[in-house]
Amino acid sequence: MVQNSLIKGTLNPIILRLLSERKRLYGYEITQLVKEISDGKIELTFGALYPILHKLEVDGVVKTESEVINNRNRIYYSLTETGKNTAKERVAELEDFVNTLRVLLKPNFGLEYAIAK
Amino acid sequence: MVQNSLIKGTLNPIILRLLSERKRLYGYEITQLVKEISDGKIELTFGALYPILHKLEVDGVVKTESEVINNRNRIYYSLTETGKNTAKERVAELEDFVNTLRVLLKPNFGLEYAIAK
DNA sequence: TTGATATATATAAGTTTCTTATATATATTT
DNA sequence: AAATATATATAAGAAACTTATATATATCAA
Repeated sequence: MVQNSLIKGTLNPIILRLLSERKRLYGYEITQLVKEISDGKIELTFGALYPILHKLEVDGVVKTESEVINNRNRIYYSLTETGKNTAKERVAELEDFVNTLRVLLKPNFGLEYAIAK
Repeated sequence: MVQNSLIKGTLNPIILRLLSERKRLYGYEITQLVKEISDGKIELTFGALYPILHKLEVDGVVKTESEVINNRNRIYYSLTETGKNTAKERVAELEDFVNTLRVLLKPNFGLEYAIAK
């Protein structure tokens, strides 16, 4: 499992990334998808997930459809039109962040020129 | 600037990464180094930095040397022997996390085989 | 038929981790 | 004289999670 503290701040853009690649997803499905894609390394808890989804809905980023499947209620989330742009922005920020981290992790930070050790 | 919320949880391992590459660093120097390496994208504030450094010292991960330079006090931080192992572990976790994020950002999450869209 | 596991959503209390504001002090540049 | 750079530090507050708890149905194993 990924050190929990590292996840902070990345769950929101991760969820938007998932919704960008799929037409619609329901909450439980999102937790399973994150687990599967991350090879079990990222465990997205419900306590984190649902508040994020609810806020995204309030902010008009996602919209919901409720369906009863196997006698259980299932709430599908999908990006709104404006939400698609929001998702693009947040995902781009995450990509930028990942690239910055990669530089920080390079031997000597990729600064091959003269910087005193 | 990187979306602030993304930084959460990564500052600690980033500082340990810097200290792994340098013999010793002082606080102000760390903020400048992070700014330089990240091309201005990560702004490490003092309010975040010093509490982290103090905790690392209390935990025996870093040790300090105080020197007066240009009439100003300067506190150098360096990894202790056990701190070097701690740093290796935290940096490895961060590398692992970055790799996981990269998979999540891949088109279709790198899952080219059959997963219903 | 009982218990465990999987499916499914939800909220509240608590913790961690950072931001913002504030304080102090010297050196250098304009 | 004022602004900027250097240098460390703490406190209040906000953001973003974790952990605990609640509710309910379906399936599988003993």
